Amino acid sequence: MSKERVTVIDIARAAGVSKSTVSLVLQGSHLVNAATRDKVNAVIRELGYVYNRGAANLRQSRAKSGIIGVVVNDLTNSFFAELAVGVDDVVQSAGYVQFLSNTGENIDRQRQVIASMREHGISGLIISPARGTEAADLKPLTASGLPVVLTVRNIAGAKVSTVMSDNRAGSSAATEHLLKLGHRRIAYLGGFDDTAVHEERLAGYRDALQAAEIEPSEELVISSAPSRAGGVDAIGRAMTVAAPPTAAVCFNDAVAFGVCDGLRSRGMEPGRDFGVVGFDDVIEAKTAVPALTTVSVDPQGTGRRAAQLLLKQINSGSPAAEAIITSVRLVVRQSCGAGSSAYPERKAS
Amino acid sequence: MSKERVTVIDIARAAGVSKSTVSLVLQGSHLVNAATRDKVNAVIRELGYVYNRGAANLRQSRAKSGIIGVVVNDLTNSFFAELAVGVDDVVQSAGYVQFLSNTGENIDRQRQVIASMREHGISGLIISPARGTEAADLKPLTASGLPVVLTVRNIAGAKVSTVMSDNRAGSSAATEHLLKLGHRRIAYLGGFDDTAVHEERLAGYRDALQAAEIEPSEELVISSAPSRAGGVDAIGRAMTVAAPPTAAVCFNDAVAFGVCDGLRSRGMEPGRDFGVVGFDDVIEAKTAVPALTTVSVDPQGTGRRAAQLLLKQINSGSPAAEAIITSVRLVVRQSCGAGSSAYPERKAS
DNA sequence: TGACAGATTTAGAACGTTCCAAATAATCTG
DNA sequence: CAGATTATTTGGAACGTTCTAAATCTGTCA
Repeated sequence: MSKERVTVIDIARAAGVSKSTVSLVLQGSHLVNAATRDKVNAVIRELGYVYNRGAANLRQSRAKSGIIGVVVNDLTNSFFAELAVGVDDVVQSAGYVQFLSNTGENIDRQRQVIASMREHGISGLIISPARGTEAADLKPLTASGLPVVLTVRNIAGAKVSTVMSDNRAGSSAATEHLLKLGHRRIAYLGGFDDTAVHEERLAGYRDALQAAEIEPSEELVISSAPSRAGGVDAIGRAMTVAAPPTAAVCFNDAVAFGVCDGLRSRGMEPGRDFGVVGFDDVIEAKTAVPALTTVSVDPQGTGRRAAQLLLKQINSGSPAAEAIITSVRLVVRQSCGAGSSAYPERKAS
Repeated sequence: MSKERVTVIDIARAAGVSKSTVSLVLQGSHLVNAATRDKVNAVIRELGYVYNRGAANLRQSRAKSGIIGVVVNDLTNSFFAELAVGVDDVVQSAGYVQFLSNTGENIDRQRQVIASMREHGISGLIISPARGTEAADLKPLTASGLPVVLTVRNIAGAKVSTVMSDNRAGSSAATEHLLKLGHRRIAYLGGFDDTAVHEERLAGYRDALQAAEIEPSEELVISSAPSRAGGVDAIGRAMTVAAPPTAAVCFNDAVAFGVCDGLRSRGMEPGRDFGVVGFDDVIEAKTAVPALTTVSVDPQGTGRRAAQLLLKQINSGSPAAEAIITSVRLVVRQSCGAGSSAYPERKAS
């Protein structure tokens, strides 16, 4: 069933020209006569020729494989799926193809995946690193001249371009909003201690409290896994302190959903009895009940930004690392208690 | 910054051996003396050599690029993200790397993406085709001997291996369940008319009605986009007929969520005033309020199955197309009204 | 010690493309 | 129509690997 591979030489022979001419046609060169071009193209179609990019790359000094590698740490999180879609969008229209891999937070797998991508000669890499990735892991990549864009999670000391959202400002805005609603004991829940994102969001939270001249209480800052389960856990611990909080800024939406679950299981209704704010604005945030007040970061937009930056870097061969911070905005819905009028009345038609 | 590429010859020179020996080392051949192997490996690490798979593939007749192409029609739908994770899982542990692309239901983009993948010499392809894909589109692929596995959506007349879920049985079970709860006017909502999946699920719905000796009413079968918005639209139309339904079997979970939205906006609570059943069991189904009764198809499992089948095909060079139908099961939660006792009482602690 | 077997190593020809330099064909120019 | 351009076409040498066949080395045995 599997035929012999048909090569540029086969089609040259069939079309009665030289392989050089065929190559020229393949590259859409204007040097070749229209008539021969058409004939060659006809033969190409007829024989079902498929271009061997590997062979071509071999010859071209500035290897343009046309592949962009994308590495994400958790594809099951819709945030990253959306990010990938954003990247794919830009990358495809620029004529590249995307090579997406999921590390599932496994750093060994990440190493493996990146090695594999390099072997295949990717022209650039966009990465949302797995937990525990260090600057040293990226060093060999950039050293070899591979354009790299770091996104979502920053890595201390990495000398690469980054596209990050403004975590500090977002978290600060979320906290301010809760303050404005009258809350005074506001918790910060969820997130792993050792990640840069967590640090930044926590800093934003503290900024807002400080600005309101409220002494931040350490017992109201509770870290946990950045997942729904982590949220349940965090709110559980938060409610046991001497003076429990009346609202919480959460590390991300998953945690916020978990916090809502936890509140309900103790007989409290989020948005009515307790203010909850998330971060990310995943798709479900809008449609959950109560709809989640959250900081919107537009994952697709972030992906597109990252892709654009990478392409720019590829095309210019620019060695200068650029840092883009994408702005975020607070989307007020029901879980914080602000838009409450829209929610409880829904029962009767 | 970008250094000269270091090749097998460079490392041969540095290690004082021939390129052939280096090649042997690279392939982990036992023919090479342990001492030289170690020396070569040391030099490899030292010079930061990266293997050029393109060049290698050029030489190897049975081109083992080690890339598996995965094409999905909508990555923003978490079903497909999960599917990709399942594929990646199997594929990575088999030493392959995944090349994931999203077509966004755009058939031109799909053509483009597949062409690109072929140029890069993928060893196999797993595809959930975009709407409108025809058997003729897959013909050239299989004709060239490329192993292909079709999943999620079938294509009439395509002579390739498939991994599909048992749509008919699932839909039938969902319908039966609603009948058992006492519903007699059950609608079938959502899905595009011209897709095989829609046909199958609709057939299952009719099977169940027939078995219960209920004459299916055509006005209760309403197709729409297979999205949340489509669901809102479909339920809107369904409620305007002379004798409106009291429950609905939905094309997929997204539609089901839309139906819930639509019901609420007309003052009806899904699970209490109207039975809703979805299909797919996406992650949000479990945690939505009310939790969605749905047909579970295990997207990751499907992905793993598809990947296994593809690998089997690659390794055996087997020309025989195989059709796997994965079984599904109804997961009863609250939206159908069956498990209702758990839901409304939640208010008080 | 010379020949033989096994263990290692190696030169050089592929693989399918691009690119350079040079050849050939076609068209002008006066 | 010769010479000069310009438009097309073309050999053949790369590119970085693998593979085959053959070369070299190392002991061993008679």
